[in-house]
Amino acid sequence: MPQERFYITTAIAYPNGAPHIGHGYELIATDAIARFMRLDGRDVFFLTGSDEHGQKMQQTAEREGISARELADRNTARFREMGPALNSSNDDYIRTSEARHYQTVSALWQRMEAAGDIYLDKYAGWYSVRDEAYYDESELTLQPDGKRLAPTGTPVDWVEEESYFFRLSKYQDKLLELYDRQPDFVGPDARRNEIISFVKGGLKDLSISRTTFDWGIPVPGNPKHIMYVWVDALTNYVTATGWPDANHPRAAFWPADAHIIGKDIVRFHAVYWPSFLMSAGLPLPKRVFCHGFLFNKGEKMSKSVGNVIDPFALAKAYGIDAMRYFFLREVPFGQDGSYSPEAIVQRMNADLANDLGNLAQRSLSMVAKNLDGRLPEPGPLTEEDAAMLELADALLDKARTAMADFALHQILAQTWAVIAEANRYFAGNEPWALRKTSPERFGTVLWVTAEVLRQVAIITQPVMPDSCARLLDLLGVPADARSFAAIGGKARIKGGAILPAPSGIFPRYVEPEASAE
RNA sequence: GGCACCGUAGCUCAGCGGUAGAGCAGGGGAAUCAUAAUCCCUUGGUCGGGGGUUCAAAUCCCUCCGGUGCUACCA
Repeated sequence: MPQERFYITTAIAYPNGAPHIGHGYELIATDAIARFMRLDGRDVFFLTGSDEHGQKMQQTAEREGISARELADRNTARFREMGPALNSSNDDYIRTSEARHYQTVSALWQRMEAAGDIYLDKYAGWYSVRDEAYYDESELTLQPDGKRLAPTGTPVDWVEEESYFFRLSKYQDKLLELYDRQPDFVGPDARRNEIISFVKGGLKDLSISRTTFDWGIPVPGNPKHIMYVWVDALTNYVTATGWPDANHPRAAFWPADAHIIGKDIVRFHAVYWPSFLMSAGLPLPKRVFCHGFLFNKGEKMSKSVGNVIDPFALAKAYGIDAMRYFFLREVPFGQDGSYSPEAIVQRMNADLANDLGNLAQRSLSMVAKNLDGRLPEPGPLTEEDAAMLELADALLDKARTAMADFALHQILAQTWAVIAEANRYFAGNEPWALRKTSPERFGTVLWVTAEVLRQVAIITQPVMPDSCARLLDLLGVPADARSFAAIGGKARIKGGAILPAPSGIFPRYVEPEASAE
């Protein structure tokens, strides 16, 4: 049976500055989904990258006295580094400034043009360079000095230029049909409803080229124009599969299974993108799923307030896995979330160090100290043992169900419910007493605990790859027995194996100041 | 202005017609294998206000207040 393919993407970042925690969060979440699917047997292609063209990049570069490409190279390097810094397993990193992208975008444009969906006209209006957007007169506020400001507070200029347009209006009904036929095309539901009501409100044709700057992909046949942001940026998802080269090694990955994006760009992904693809005669991605925004102690992060969180610093301060766990456990995926140092320490200590780490440590050190490191073979299982194992076995199906909605937080909540039960099981059986009174029960309780830990560690790998790998090492689980095929009750941890000496995996976090002296 | 969504224990949230729930935080106890980690018990809410439907409403309807999102408009 051929392996089922799974293609997932993050949005590509605009590298007009340094990456912030929002970029990191999107990458972590998408990575966890990608890893989950790999462990569940899919042939996964996970893509992230950067969107490097546009007037803003060009202007920033001019201000700094470098070329746009130099600026893109410099800033993209920083975004790229975020991958290893957060332990992202992306299979490719695409840059819209790459030659492969020029080829794909040009081909897509020509297809849309051949379909009769692109025409040349004139665009006139108030334009904000900083927002890269036109605004209606009515949206602007007039300043005392006669200048006009966009709703975002950025200055606008009156611009008239020749522009190519895409016949978005033509796709209104087809889009509504799509949302209807494929209810999970846009998620979560709140976003879907917004999109439907937006499309029902009527669609205007879309300006898709510019002549006022040249840092971008030229329009085929009319290089005076360069393509405007969305045709260029969105197409990256197709570029990475090599289209239009049908023989490209990744050709079979299109259409993508999921685009994971921020809620601010849902319209472009759920309205424009499927329209472009329908026009070009390409299959549509299966799902577009929006995550929420992260707030710093409930406050919006912004450069001017100075409360922007640096993902690199966070990973360094708390550890990559703890940081990944925190965001994926604390924030219901799809909703906004809040970050605070107190909250992350609370999660680290309560969930990781106390609940999971301590359970592993107390059980494995019993094996080490009393059994010469040999994991016991279980004796006959009591009802209680069986019930404990059943809870762990049920985890995989629950996780798959939750993953159907990308409900990463639920997977973790369910997993930690099993860990809580395992702590009750362990405390209730008092293996430290059984050690003297009933060696066989002692061994069985330790074996059951180890088996639960094994399943928990396997299923938590997508969120905390390194820590779980270390836990599986301590449990003596071979590297080729760590996929989801090995859990859910189909296999058990092997008794009799000699385990390595246990060591703490999830350290308790103590504030550096407090431990300084 | 229109259309959604939300307002439940100190905090984060679940429940969405049938005697108020979870996790964390707070309080008390047990245990001592373990990262002072665990386990048990427990304090705590007139479910935003008011009105209605119903034998019965956190749950349905109306209205008001507060918050959020999307969208439109400024004559």
